[in-house]
Amino acid sequence: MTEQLLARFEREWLASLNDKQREVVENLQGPLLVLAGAGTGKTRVLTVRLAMLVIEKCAYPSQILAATFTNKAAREIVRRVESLLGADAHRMALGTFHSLSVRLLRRYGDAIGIRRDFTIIDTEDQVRLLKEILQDMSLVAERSSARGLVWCIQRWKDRALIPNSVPEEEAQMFAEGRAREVYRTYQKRLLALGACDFGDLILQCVELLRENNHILQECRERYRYLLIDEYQDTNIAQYLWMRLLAEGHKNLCCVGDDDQSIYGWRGAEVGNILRFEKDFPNAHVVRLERNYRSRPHILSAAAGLISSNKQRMGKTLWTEEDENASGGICGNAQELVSVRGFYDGESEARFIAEEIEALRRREQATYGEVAILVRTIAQMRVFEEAFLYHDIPYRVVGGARFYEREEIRDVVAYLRSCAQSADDLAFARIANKPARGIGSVSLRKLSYFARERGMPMQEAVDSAIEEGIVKGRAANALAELKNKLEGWRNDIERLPLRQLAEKIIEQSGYSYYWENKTDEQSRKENIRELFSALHEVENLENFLEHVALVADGEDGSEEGRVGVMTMHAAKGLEFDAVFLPGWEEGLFPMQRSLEEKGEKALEEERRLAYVALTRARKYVMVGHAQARRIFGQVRSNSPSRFITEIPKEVVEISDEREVRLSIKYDSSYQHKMHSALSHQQEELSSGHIARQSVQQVFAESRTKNSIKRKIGIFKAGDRCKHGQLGEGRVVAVEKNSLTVAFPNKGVYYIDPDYVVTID
DNA sequence: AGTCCACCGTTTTTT
DNA sequence: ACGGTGGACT
Repeated sequence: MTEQLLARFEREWLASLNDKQREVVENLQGPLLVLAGAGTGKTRVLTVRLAMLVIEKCAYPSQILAATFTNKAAREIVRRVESLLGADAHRMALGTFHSLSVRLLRRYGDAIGIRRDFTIIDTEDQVRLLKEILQDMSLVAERSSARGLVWCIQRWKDRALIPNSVPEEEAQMFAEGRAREVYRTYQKRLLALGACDFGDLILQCVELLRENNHILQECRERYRYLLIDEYQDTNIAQYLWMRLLAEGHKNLCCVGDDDQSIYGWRGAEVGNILRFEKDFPNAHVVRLERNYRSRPHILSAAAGLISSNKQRMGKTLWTEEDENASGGICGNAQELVSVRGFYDGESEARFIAEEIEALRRREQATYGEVAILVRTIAQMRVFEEAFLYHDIPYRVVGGARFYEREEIRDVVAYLRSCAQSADDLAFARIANKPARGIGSVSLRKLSYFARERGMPMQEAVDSAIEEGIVKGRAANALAELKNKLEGWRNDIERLPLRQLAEKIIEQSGYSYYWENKTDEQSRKENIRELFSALHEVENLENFLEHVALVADGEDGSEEGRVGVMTMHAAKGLEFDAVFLPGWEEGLFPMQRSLEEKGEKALEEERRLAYVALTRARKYVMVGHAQARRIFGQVRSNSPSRFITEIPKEVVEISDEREVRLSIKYDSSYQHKMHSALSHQQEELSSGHIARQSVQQVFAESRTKNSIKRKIGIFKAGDRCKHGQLGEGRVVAVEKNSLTVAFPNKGVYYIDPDYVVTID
């Protein structure tokens, strides 16, 4: 650490922090809880703190541990620490809870019977495994009950409950009262398979640290300063994980915002924030309340809304007048949140598309600074269609994942079968893919036999054949496959990863499998993409870990496009202009969550609304549609109660419909709106339909149908346009989909709804 | 072993 | 409305 750097540190980084922020950076010893409201510069403070620990020589970088929830957040922090400290950033233990846990388990896991080369299974594998178990126990083994149990076991693991500690009444509620038994069997099978699910990564770490004092001591010695990001999202298991490591030195800094807790449904415990001060009694608490992101009207809207929540620690965001107002979009002149009503989801999407263009024209807004935040993924489709029609470039954040595609999972399963012979799940997946005469019956026989012997299927092949469990063609095919797998396994050390993978795909006949199917260009393309990713990884183990833990493939290449994403996916992001469609009772707040958990869920939905509003710097529009197609049926909804919870002083109401334009925004807005809507509903049903709405409905069904019908007029060689991918050429036409080649972007398998012909 | 049809569910989603 | 899926059927 040079004098120069130190001086620069003082001058630039510290000077740029406000008093509260500096308090975070200067209280390096002991427990510290930072309540950081939206847009209060959390990440910056947090990275400066990490740098400070090194500069003040509290610890070597390698003695600092920082846990985040997403890879994206981890990457961002590494990037920013790197800009402060350089290469030292990479010596810190900085990653997601899960990746840090994998590290610990690989190193110490054998103390609790977890093999060093354990594989990480995803939900699909979990479901398969549970179906098998349910079947063995003669319970209803359909997909939905298996999925229900996956969910249930995950929630138990979130609460750090091992089979024996699941409360009896909960165990009674599932699997005909035998849920505990199912869970226990499931864990046994995972152990035998040498596998962990996501919940295990945390839970097993907790068990490991609880039961092995020397390991615990070693870890505490090793990680002297801990930092936890998005603390409000931690579940109980993660809390215990963190507390185990922090007890002793107590150098623990947690950063979170109770108002942004939106993951309760997957086990997050806001209560962990209150628990912190109880478990670490002398904890220093800092509140960051000065907002550097949003204009005052947006802050007021968000603050007013969230004040309806009863369960809060209470923070008030504030901003200096005009502080967050410089440059770019000025929104409407009055600086108000615009609330608009529409006939239906389609006209809402159309309006937003036009409004985006207007913002561009009027305010020189760029596409990349605009986002559409929706409650459910289903709402995104209508925007894709509207943007396609209006030629607006967009990107869907968090859509179908690369590693979840069939062909990718297959190739990965081949690699898993090689890397770890005990991985029956992977073996079962590839055993008859391509078809080599190993039918489901033979495979099941082998599976039972292997389990009786307590050995992995691969290893059981020989004796199963000797004992005549499997015979004939299936036996030969199994023996051959097993030999091939052994051969490839010997190559793991010898060949570069990519060559190994190519060899496997070639010799197994898998590449021929897709070759053989016509019009599966994109499959092969995806496999090629996977192979190129293999270049960047050191070894097979790391690669498999990457596949399991890092779901997203995309990075920065998608800039300059309107973002379309769920409100959940938007957390941590910010945009100049944010459109929030679909604020209707039933959809947002969502009916189902209210039914399940009542008031608690309503408050979580409200926090989601708060998160959504606070993503915006300068402009927010909230939309609600009178009618919306949900599950194929047109449903009529009233405006969301959240709309009425936004202080009326910062709202500008307008309605795109010819309905009661005289409605003024006041406390009875919702009531009036509702009666206006039901009045129109009557008109609709009695045949006196407003002219405009009829035209709209027909116009829309026409465009929809014409797009639908287009599958018939596409033919190979046609030029076409896609909303995200731009112009391309049709390679092949199938029943319901097109294969389209986009120059420099690859070959994609595409739903014709998202493509229009050009010329 | 592959194809067809009826049925089901369809919030949010990271790891 | 729609796609995925599981079971029955060919």
